[in-house]
Amino acid sequence: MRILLVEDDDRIARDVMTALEVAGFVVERERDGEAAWFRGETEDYAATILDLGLPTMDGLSVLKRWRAGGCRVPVLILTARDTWMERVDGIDAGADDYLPKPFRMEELLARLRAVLRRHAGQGSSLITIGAFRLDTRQMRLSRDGIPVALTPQEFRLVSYLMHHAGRVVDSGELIEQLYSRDSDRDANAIEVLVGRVRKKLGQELIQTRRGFGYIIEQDQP
Amino acid sequence: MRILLVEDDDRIARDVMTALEVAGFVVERERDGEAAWFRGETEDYAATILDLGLPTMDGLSVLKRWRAGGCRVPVLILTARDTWMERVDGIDAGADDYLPKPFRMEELLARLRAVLRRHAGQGSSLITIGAFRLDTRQMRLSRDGIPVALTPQEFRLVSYLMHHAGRVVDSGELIEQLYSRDSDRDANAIEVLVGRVRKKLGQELIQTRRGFGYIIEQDQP
DNA sequence: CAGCGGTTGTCAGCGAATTGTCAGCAGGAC
DNA sequence: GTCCTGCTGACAATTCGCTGACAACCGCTG
Repeated sequence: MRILLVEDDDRIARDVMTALEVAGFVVERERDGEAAWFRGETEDYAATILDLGLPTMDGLSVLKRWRAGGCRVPVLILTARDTWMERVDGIDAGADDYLPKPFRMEELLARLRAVLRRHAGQGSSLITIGAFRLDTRQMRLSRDGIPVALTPQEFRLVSYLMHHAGRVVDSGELIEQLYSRDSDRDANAIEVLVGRVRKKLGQELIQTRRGFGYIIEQDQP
Repeated sequence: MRILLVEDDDRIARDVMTALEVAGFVVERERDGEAAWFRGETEDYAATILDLGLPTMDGLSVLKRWRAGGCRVPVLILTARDTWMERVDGIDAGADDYLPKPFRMEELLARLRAVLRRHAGQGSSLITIGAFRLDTRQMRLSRDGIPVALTPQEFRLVSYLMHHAGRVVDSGELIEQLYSRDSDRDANAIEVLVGRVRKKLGQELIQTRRGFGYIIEQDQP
């Protein structure tokens, strides 16, 4: 789960990042509004934690701009100014939750999880491609109705490729999705992962586009 | 089962909380409408018991706002003013049931259970999975018709997993549901609990999805 | 109040599963 | 042929979940 944290205060940012990482999230951080907007627009995060008071562009403007541009990422707003008006503004602008500073780290985590859960509850949990069916509710992949045992990382790989079936995904993108941005995983880690998955699911499902990346084709033989 | 109680009268609140806790629910309480709205919006409760006369925001407004925001949590309304109009207003605003004060605690419990049942889509207070049958009214789990002795916490765990059968539930969610928000339980507490339940019910019922969480599958072998 | 049985969270340690790294290899591309 | 990309088996470090022991706590009983 990759989370975007937008917070200009270094100290708060550090604390939050630590807590999130301990909780198993992959966190990336931006300091100012403009950069945050760009990141959110161009990258794919499971959720965003957004401070309102930011340099270069106000948090609410960032949020409104994302929504205007069709970006549906769940947003958890942080703010020092805890007023009723702001709360309403935030929700109106399309925030999913709102947390006044100061806050306890556990509360942030709880709310973040709640936001993620609610958001996950909306998407369809079944994707079928060929003989394979991915059920993200059950966290299970089955082939001809028979469950296949995948490790968490393998499951994430297949899940991502199936969610983007019909499109070539390069290893850089996979590394971004499966690992934190600043972790220096080798592209070989992906190759190994793909190899392991193929050993379990057969050579056909994940195809290599030499020089470009991997693809799961929409319509299987 | 986590319940949100919104009630400004300390005495009533205390009585209700005691009764609910004895009945095996985890209860969290808010005193005023604004806080209640926010809690309901951001957290995940099995049901809400909502008093109408509240400080800062009227109960009906809280409810309407929840519904407007897409929050579907079952709501049981409490009110001192038992008028036909109010009843209609409550149901119109999206309440699931309506209980005039003063009420007997057993009636509150019965209605709460009814609301939970209806929301779960079950016609009765029984959930059957494989050889196991959960009776939330009797707070009893039986296997092949023979009651199994579970401790309160074990029962809550099984109950939650059975109510969400077919979905992987991670330990964070379980901790949220089994303990009140302000306790900081380790994930290991859940592992231990699962271990104890398995010792009583066998290894098959609760399955581990390594790296993701636990699941009770809808259709047992 | 002391003692008791039952409940429940914490802790430490174990064993297995997971996963990244590395080195060597295979086979296209040119 | 040579180079480059991707595949694979082996290996080791790490993580993860499970378990037994323990202690705190609670309600009950004498």
